[in-house]
Amino acid sequence: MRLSDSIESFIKEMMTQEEPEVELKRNELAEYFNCAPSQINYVLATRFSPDHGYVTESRRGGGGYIRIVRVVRPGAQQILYLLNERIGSSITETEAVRLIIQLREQGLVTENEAAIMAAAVSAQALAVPVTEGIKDAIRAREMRTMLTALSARKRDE
Amino acid sequence: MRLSDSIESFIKEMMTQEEPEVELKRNELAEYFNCAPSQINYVLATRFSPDHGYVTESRRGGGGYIRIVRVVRPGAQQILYLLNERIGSSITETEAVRLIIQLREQGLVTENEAAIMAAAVSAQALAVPVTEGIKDAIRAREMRTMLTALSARKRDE
DNA sequence: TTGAAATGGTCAAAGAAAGTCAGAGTTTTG
DNA sequence: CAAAACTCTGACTTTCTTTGACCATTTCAA
Repeated sequence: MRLSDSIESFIKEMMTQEEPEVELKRNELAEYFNCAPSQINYVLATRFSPDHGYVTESRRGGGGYIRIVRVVRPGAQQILYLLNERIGSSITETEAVRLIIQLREQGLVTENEAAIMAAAVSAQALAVPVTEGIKDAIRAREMRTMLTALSARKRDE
Repeated sequence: MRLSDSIESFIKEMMTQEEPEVELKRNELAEYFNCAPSQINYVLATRFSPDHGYVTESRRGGGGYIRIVRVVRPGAQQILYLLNERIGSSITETEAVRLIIQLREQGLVTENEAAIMAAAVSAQALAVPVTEGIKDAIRAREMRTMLTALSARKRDE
């Protein structure tokens, strides 16, 4: 298993349902996992970014720390956030998938719904002779259209 | 016997009834069969594509892997049938919507799933500067990919 | 007050896989 | 048999991970 994955799991296990927040020491954690301290930053950047639904805060110097907080927004608000902040007029498959995973983790869509959306923006689905630029534009429009359709349905539930 | 056929058999034998999923390392497999790593991609493309009822997923970099999942769900047969019979290499929005409604009526997808699929193939989602012919080709691929992905998972919720 | 110690942050480069694609062989087919 | 279709390979590309050298901030003791 990847080091990054281990560190990710470790941190997530520290966060329970009632305590969506964890504080740790970068050097201690690096020591524990026998890796370079900057590895911790890598994990934070790739697995605990706002895109993943987390915010981090830290302090240097004596008694320094890193605090990670899981952000939970109400469903409609989260979808709006994604719509406005994360999806522009163009989005790559990787970015789109990340958003879909986040929607799933926050319980806003089911496994099946997430699978369908991921399929819709996949390279497989868009394997037609157009430029990458156009494909990314289509991805953005699809995400937008799908999320809008979804939030419309959620309203009258 | 052809190399590709051997690799195909090998992978299929790794998938048992209960475990319709296999994870492998491209380089290791290539090493085992004494061939170029890209040969594995060829086998995946020609024998484990969504059209064949499989979906694949992979990751690059350290600890990378390739995962292959076989479509097993009951009802999958029916979906695959529709996939090959009703969806060619091109489909109009009207036809796609008709198909989605039918899927819904047969209880093969939920309301939400149907809404997402319809959104994905809508004119709005595809409002980019490409010809209608290309759009219909994209619609066909999307329907195909979405339905394959869907039939690859268990019924939940 | 001020410099040393204690932390955490950044970034570039190396390493580890997997992906792509054109072209050379092979096999199948009309 | 010639053309089309299918296999395979190798060079090159892209993505993801890990490390290390150097930087920035905060605390604390002299």
